[in-house]
Amino acid sequence: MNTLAQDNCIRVSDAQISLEHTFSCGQCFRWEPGRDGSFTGVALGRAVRVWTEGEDLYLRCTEEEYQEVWAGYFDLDRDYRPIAEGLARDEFMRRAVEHGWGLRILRQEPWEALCTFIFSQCNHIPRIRQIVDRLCRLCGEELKFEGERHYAFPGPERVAALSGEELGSLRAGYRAPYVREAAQALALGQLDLAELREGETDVARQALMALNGVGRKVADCVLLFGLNKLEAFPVDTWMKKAEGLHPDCAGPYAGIAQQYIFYYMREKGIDKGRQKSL
DNA sequence: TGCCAGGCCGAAA
DNA sequence: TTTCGGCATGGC
Repeated sequence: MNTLAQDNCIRVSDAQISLEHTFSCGQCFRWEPGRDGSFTGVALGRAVRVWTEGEDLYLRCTEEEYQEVWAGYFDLDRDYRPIAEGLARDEFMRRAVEHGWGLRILRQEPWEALCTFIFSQCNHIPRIRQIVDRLCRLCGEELKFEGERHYAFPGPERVAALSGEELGSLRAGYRAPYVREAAQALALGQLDLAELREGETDVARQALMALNGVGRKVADCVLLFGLNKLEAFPVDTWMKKAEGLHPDCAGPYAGIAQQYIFYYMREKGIDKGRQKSL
């Protein structure tokens, strides 16, 4: 894999990524597909457009932005081939990995991961996207990108300062107070997500679960998608019984395995009670 | 029109 | 320790 700056964009050769699978597998909520096959999204306070041609990934950004933001966000320094090959050693995982080929775990901003996965509880992905979009439009910083208007994900201080009426306008239901409490904990320095990222996974999990409205599932989603803990395994309620069936539900890449499983089973519309027969 | 969703919480058994 | 109802909302 190497990079080349050309024509106002960055080309990453042999990037081993499927943008479709990466963005639609349920790990993130802020990427929009364009008619030309590209995707436009906002992360880490920046907007960008990305697309693939063959094995190459293209990003509409400067080389400086690529190095500072996007190489890390897309986890492009990590070689996914041996990981995927290792996971695919049993038949079920082989099918899941084949289905989700090119899926990469994004290194999202920790607070955004926490906030969006609190919204995710008992919710549909399209509706999660709408709630997150309303939040960003309500209080996120406006970003100009190629003549388009985008909005950054608002920091915890801004969310903590929202009025009850503003929170209600998100139409997030009973999850809104959970998000506000989490935002307040961060804004007041009672919880430091950057610190958790550097520490032990179990310690971070316990700290996250101490928040009201954050259980094991949401905590592990934050660990996996926001704190780069690839061994975290966000077990779905219906997936609990399958936990013992797949050896990849443990180990250093359990989170990646889990995301392949989640994406595979959701896309295939596989019934929740039938996972044992897969 | 109902069903149900990347759940969590607190009470009851 | 496990089970269960309630919680808001709206896409399908």
